[in-house]
Amino acid sequence: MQDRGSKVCGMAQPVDQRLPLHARALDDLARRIRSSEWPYDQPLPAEAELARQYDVSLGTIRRVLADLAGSGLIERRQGRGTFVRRPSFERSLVRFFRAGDVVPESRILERAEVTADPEIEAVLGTSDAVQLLRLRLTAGEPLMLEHIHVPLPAFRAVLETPLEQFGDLLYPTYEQLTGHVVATASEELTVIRPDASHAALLGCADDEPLARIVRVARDITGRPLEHRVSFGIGSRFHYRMEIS
Amino acid sequence: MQDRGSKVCGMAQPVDQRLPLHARALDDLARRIRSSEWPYDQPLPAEAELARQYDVSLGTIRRVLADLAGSGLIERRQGRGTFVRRPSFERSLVRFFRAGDVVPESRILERAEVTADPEIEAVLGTSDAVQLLRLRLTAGEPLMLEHIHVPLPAFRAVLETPLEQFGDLLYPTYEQLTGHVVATASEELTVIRPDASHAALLGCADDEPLARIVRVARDITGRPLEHRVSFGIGSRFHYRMEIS
DNA sequence: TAGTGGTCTAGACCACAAA
DNA sequence: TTGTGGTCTAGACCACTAC
Repeated sequence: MQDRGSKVCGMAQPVDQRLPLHARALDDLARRIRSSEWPYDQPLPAEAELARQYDVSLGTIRRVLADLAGSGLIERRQGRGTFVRRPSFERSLVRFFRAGDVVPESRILERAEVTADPEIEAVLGTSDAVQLLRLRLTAGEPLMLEHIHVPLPAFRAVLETPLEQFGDLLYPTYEQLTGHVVATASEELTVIRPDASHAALLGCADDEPLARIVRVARDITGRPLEHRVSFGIGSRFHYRMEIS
Repeated sequence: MQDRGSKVCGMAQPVDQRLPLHARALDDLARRIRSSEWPYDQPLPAEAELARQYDVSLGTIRRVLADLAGSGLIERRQGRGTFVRRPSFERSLVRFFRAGDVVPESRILERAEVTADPEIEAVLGTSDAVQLLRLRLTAGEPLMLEHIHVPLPAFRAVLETPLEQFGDLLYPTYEQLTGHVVATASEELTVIRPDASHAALLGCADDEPLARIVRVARDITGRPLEHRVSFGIGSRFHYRMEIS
């Protein structure tokens, strides 16, 4: 019987010794991943090395890695290694506006340094922000209107870079300009009546219902990177899910 | 080396022999579960017995069972056994109407034997159906209006049983009256303008947007049990999800 | 007490990818 | 060729549940 209780084995935080080995290793590995110990393009240590670090067998560390892969935190590729996973926005609510499986065109209508509303300040942790007003279109037709706030000073490049250098997708643009990578997001959908200004910009009828989606995007450490409110034309929204 | 290729080992269907053992066992076990081989209240064979049936080691069959538990098809309880899992409707879209964490009251306004629309007939596999018109309320206030169709003759009891015996939840009622158990469902949400009749029954303004949710519920074999269209008051709908 | 699933180990061999 | 993850096995011991 090995004595793990009194042994230094790589854990940076005290853990409940009553927990199974795999649970302790899982908690610690997840913490290390979330503390950005490994960049997205560098592999984690190999199974054998991790087994040594946590003083467990290969089978146990393999279970831990399988669990982390199942929860979406890492990706494993045979022959190459284990990598921290970038998020996929396939299930994002905004993907359910009928856009014919293409990335909608993106047009930034306004950009300014602003003092953010208290609600947005509470999320971003600062009232100093860049505001973007952005219209998304498919085949030249307006689909969605977005009010976006990103925090300063971290995102100063978003304020100062010429808009021509922005792509149709903002998150790769953020990464390129600021180095910050969106890892998670939460989204909330509500259904609202349109107001006149939205209807005008979206070019839709005054009584066309809108889907309002509030998204908060964060990096892997949980730090907020973006507050976004999207107003989409209701009749083009079509959300589908399975229950089981 | 054992010779599995020429051995009868419980597989009822031919499987690709190039697949790993765990994949073949998983496919076959999932098929057996979906063919209702085990009732919800009876355990599957123990790990050791399944390992014998599929001629694999305990470790391999444990991996298969862990995968099936992860995908939600089975539940494992230490000391008791492995059971086919009933579905949870926690993530259902209709749960996202503000109802204060209680089951909304249910009022069946109409019940009749009908010839279903072609669209509903295509789903249910028959045009002979029972139609229910059902209002759901919280604190006496209308929340949602539902057009429900269930197939005949399987659901004749739903047509003939006194409505007083119906509970606020339909699926347990179906199970009690007909023995059919809902195992999966698909849901689709769209945003629509209200029409006068909906607004009247829901007691809301004429320009209040509605969330329209179409649900098809099926048993574990995939047989359709119910077609349901729910119209909910848009301003009370609030859907939240996480992306990672 | 018997039987279930849960934890953990040690080790063999295979498939894939990069240098 | 080397190192990675993927598959599979055999077996020990523990924890929980029912009888």
